[in-house]
Amino acid sequence: MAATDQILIDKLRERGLRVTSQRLLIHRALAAKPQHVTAEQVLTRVRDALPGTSLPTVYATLELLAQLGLVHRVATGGAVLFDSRVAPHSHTACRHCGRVTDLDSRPVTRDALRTARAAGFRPDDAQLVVWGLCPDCAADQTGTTESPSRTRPGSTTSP
Amino acid sequence: MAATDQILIDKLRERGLRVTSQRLLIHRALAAKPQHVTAEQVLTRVRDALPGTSLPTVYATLELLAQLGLVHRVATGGAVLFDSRVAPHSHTACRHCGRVTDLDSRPVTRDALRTARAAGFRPDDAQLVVWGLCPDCAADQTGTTESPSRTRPGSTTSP
DNA sequence: CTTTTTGCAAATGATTTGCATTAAC
DNA sequence: GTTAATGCAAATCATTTGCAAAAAG
Repeated sequence: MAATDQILIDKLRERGLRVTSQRLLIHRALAAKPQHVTAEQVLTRVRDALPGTSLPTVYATLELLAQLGLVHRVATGGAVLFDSRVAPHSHTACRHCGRVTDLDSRPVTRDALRTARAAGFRPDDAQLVVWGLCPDCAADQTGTTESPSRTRPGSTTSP
Repeated sequence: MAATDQILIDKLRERGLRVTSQRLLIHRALAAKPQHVTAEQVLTRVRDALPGTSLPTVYATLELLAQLGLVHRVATGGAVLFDSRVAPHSHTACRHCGRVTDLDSRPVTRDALRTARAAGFRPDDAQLVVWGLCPDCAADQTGTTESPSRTRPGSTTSP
């Protein structure tokens, strides 16, 4: 894991910030694989390795990682999701099960950034969220009249 | 105001729902002009005309209007913003002052919807949020080292 | 009159804050 | 040794829920 650790360590030292085990573990929990996780989910993962870690620390660290440009926030309406994929990209969000998935449409966000810049805006990120029914829930919905068994965010990723 | 009222009235009657003054006023507060407002801001406006209106009613009604397709939710991380412009479109959000502004980039969301559909997703809305500094705050930032006097959402609109 | 909608109070969920203790440097 | 980071408890903010009273059809 030293590979991704080093990036964080360098950025922390650059700014005179301290390298702590919480910061390393929280960063690892996200950097491991592309995913969309809530602060609560990050806490669960980190606690395996470092019991006693607290939610305020997770929030503070995610905020720090965001400032360092190592994670992005994805606002979908409920809890904020944190994404280790930092290049501007898009997501789908299912109204039924809540699942958030990556969607590749790079030129899309690229155009939006250009348009914003033309309007005098100084953009640093662009997030496109497409709302609707994911393939699974769209299939279920055929004929059935079930009540929306709304699930919390989860985290799947597909390019 | 009968013009926009009628649209709501028809939709309510179609579904056997009741036409109440709260529903009319909340709808008017949004339909008047394109804007991005929080539930709290809607309440403030509605209370001028109908004191005693409550926040739970505002939330319930905004949810209803969203289901009727008369408003859209815009998730920017903090309080959800409600937008009477229902055609898929984009927004800029300022990291400094929090201001949310319309941004026209129709082909952008159109492409995203197509891409999502191709992936088996059944989309009903697409929201693109471009984050960064608005023209005003970008100008202020030149040289000055002020603390981010973070303001709550506001509501400006520019095509 | 019947049923939906409202308002109120209280609950919930996400995130932040204050402060004493602990760990980096 | 200093100072920044952490953990805990409590506060805050946005939103939802339960239930009795008011209003629409």
